[in-house]
Amino acid sequence: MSFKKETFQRRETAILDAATYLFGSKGYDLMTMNDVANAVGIAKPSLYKHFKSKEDLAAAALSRLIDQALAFLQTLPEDMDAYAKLKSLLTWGLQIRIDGGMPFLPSTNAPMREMLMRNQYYISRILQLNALILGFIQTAKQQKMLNSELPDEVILFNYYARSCDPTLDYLRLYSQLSPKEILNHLEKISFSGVCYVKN
Amino acid sequence: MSFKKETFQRRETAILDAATYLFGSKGYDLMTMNDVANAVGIAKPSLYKHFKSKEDLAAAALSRLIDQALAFLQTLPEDMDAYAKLKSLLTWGLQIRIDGGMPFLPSTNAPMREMLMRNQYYISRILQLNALILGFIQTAKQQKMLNSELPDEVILFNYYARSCDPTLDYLRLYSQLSPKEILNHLEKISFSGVCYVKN
DNA sequence: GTCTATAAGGAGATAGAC
DNA sequence: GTCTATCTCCTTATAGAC
Repeated sequence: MSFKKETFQRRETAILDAATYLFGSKGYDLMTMNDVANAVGIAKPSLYKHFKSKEDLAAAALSRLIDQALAFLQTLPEDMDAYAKLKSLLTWGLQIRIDGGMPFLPSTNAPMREMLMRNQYYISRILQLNALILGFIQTAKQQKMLNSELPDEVILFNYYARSCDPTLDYLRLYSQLSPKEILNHLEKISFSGVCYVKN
Repeated sequence: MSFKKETFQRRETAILDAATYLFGSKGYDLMTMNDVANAVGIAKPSLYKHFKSKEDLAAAALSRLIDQALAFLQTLPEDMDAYAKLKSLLTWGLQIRIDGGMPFLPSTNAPMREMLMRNQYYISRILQLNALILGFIQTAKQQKMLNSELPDEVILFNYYARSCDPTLDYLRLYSQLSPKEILNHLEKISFSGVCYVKN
């Protein structure tokens, strides 16, 4: 009984892992349910015992990622300042992508976005994350670590966009830089830009 | 004779316009040849008299965009400094997207990228643009307008990524900011980041 | 060159045996 | 719950009349 349940859970995790990887590499449209089934090593109809549709599966994979981000924030020390927390979370997200994972918001195109906005669980998670990040942004502004002339929303959406920046993919493909170097450069320009800085 | 030829050309332009718009809004995978044909008001088989495949059509639309970027650079005054040229081109690209156009490199996913890399004309155009931008970057570094500690490639790919930054879409959808304000904020953070700047 | 009609293949989703 | 086999729909691409 309990063993069967656990097997079911482990399979669901495997499905989400596969979907996350395929989602990250091929994108939602090109990721087929056959791909997922083959990657896990099960038949396609079995997928539908876990997720009632492809949309559901994608939303579940993204929701899990956000849950992991929220869990990561929990592990940061209480006394860490807001700006450092923002930097840490970005590093965490970029590291996941370097390791072949999925970007935070692959929803560049409208249909994908609409699909996600129909999923209540996903919305509740993303709103929770938004609230936390907005809090950090406001605190960091007060501490003169972020530019107060920029609206909160601009910094928020820019922050999400940095975590799924295609610059990372291009550098990995077409430059000789090591993953570590890429990570360092991206962190740096995400906050400070590319302009010359006086010493 | 010449009239017929002109009609053909005008139709081809209309096809590229429609493809560009659909490509920008729905993305390559979800844009169907039916969509394009309906948008232009012609039958689907007629499309194939102009472009032998969907891949060809997409590559042609992107190539045209790059040609327009190259043409834009030609219009800039000779004595404009490199940094200002970089800023101008970015503004140009962002303005196109604000007007509902297509991002520069929608090729976040691997299959799309591979498709483009098989198209010789596209490659020749993008290489030409790359060379120009890299030249500007090197000059701007020498003039202490860009951070010399960053490799050229990092600045180059980051530059392309900024022109297709999803932050623009999110701000347009979920903020109250006007297009003009969005444009200004994006230009600013693209070069200078979000950090606090001393006066 | 443009259309109507259709081919060929692959997608998401499901019926029913085990 | 899992599989094999299948349904239905929609895609890209083309054949052939005009």
